[in-house]
Amino acid sequence: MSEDTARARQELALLLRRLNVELDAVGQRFAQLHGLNRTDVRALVAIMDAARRGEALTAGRLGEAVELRSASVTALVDRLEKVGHLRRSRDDADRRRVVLEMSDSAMAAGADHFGGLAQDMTAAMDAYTPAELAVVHRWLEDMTAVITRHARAEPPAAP
Amino acid sequence: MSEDTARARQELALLLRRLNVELDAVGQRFAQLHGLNRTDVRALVAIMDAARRGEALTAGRLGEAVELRSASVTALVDRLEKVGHLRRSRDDADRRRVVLEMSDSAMAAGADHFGGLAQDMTAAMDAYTPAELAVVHRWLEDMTAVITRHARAEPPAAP
DNA sequence: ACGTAATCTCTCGATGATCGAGATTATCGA
DNA sequence: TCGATAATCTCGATCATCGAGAGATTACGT
Repeated sequence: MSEDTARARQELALLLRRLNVELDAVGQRFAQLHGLNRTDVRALVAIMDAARRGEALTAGRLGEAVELRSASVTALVDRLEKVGHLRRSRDDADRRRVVLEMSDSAMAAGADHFGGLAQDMTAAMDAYTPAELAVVHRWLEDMTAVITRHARAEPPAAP
Repeated sequence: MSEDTARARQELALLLRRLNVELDAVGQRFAQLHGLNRTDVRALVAIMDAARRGEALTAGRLGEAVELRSASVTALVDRLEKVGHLRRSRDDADRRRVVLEMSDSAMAAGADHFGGLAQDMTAAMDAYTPAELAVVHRWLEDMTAVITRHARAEPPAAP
């Protein structure tokens, strides 16, 4: 691989990390605007993602998603419920479980903030052909796979 | 814009967020392995980035980078210095300042963890032509610009 | 030069997020 | 029914973060 090729690839990795930092900053800004902390936002995002997939998150699964112990999840849900972003309700099928549902107001606030971002991103993609976007799609999936492998376990890289 | 086009673009945005989550998980894993918390890792990354650009970070600038008040920065630097990841030293040019330097051991640990990731990502890019990578590069820069705008201030989107 | 304002970091006390251990409530299988 | 299992919550302790202000150093105006 030529020097230039290597440099170009490394630059892509750096760009991705920079993008990651800025995306975090967007979440941070949402938190400030609504008087939440970082964890609260991560939790709301996790619940919204689950809702998008059609599942309602339980307290336990939320704890897994944001890597918090059950005691902390209780406190977290207390906070979010107190400010009206969340509702607790017992699962009828398994009454040990507590399912979490976002309030309409929180959903609207999230849609406003992150939806606006998604809209701007979508608009910025006007400058790309479908073929180009397909390349980006493939690249993102490949990179996500690599990153996920590193996130789950120390890579079995050294044989 | 056709339905399919809109969906494809939205899917890219979702992919990007998923990637973001996984990238955070990599940092989380690094933190666990080294007995650090999320903020500590963000701080080390900020210092490493600054070092890459050839600047030495001061305590104040680090606070800006990770969005912490001065009192918290002092505590943060105390923690990292205590475990040997960091050195404080007064700036000779402006003796009010405290410049921060990563220890060799911390630098090595970071290079091992994140460098391994970068290497795997670079390797995964074998499957792309230079032209394709150029498209990805342009897309990442465009998206970063949009995201940065949202991170800095509520977008002046609605005219 | 000199005094004053500005800048940078640190100390202190208070608040709140998180955790570990254990209690509580609900479900399931023998 | 009863014990085992699972999900959630309570309690007390710990630690990260903050606001206010102090101490030290530099920059500026006269």
